[in-house]
This record gives sequence, structure tokens and C-alpha cells, in this order.
Amino acid sequence: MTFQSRVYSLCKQVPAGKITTYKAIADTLGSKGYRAVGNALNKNPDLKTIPCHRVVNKVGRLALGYAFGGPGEQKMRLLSEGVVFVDENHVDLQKCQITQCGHMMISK
DNA sequence: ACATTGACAATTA
DNA sequence: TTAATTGCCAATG
Repeated sequence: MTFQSRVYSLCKQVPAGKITTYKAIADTLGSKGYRAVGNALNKNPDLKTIPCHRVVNKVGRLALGYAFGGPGEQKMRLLSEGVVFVDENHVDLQKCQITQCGHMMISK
């Protein structure tokens, strides 16, 4: 199992209306390479099977170089799924992020 | 095998 | 508080 395979698996496990962060993913994978996560998603082979639009950075800010149609597209998708935005490009981490508070961190 | 790149994060100024 | 620098990991040239 390669690194990106795990990243993809985690992304696919994020339910609609919810989001996760690069940090969470990297942490779950037991790696500190947050960039590596984004790197993997960057070359995501299939946008349909990999909802990378639900992955945001630690402040809930949408990814910059979203390989799809820009952050605008990503934002639209998130809104469609019911994700709450607190700012132009910031999602409500309090409600939408899969927190580890319930230590329900994305499964491995 | 080495150097560079990249959808990030934490620290320092 | 905002801006710039450094650190990390994996992939790619």
C-alpha cells in the first residue's frame, strides 16, 4: 500500500457535508509530511472517487492550486454538500471538520 | 542517486 | 497581527 493510496482511502471516508484537514490525514498516516498529503492529492487519479474538495488546510482555508477549476469550484461543491462557510474561503471547522475530539479520527 | 517541486504547518521577525 | 523563513514527506525530473 503506497502513501497516496492511504491518502485517497481517507479522503473517500470523509462523509458529505464534512471536511478534513491535511494535518489530520498526515497525522492519521503517522506522518508529519503534510505537504506529501497535498502532493498525493495533487495527482489524484480520479476526482469522482476521491473527494479532495473536502480536504482543507488547518485553518479551514480551501486549497489553492485545486486541480479542477480553482477554489471557486471547490467551494461550490462544499456548499452543495452542506458545508458551512465562515468566510469567503474558510469553512466552519467547528462543525464540519472531523475532529478527534470524539477521537473519531478518520479511520485508517 | 541527487536536486527540485508542491493542494501544508509551525516558528521567528 | 501580518509577513517571511524553515521544516517535513513523498513524488518527479
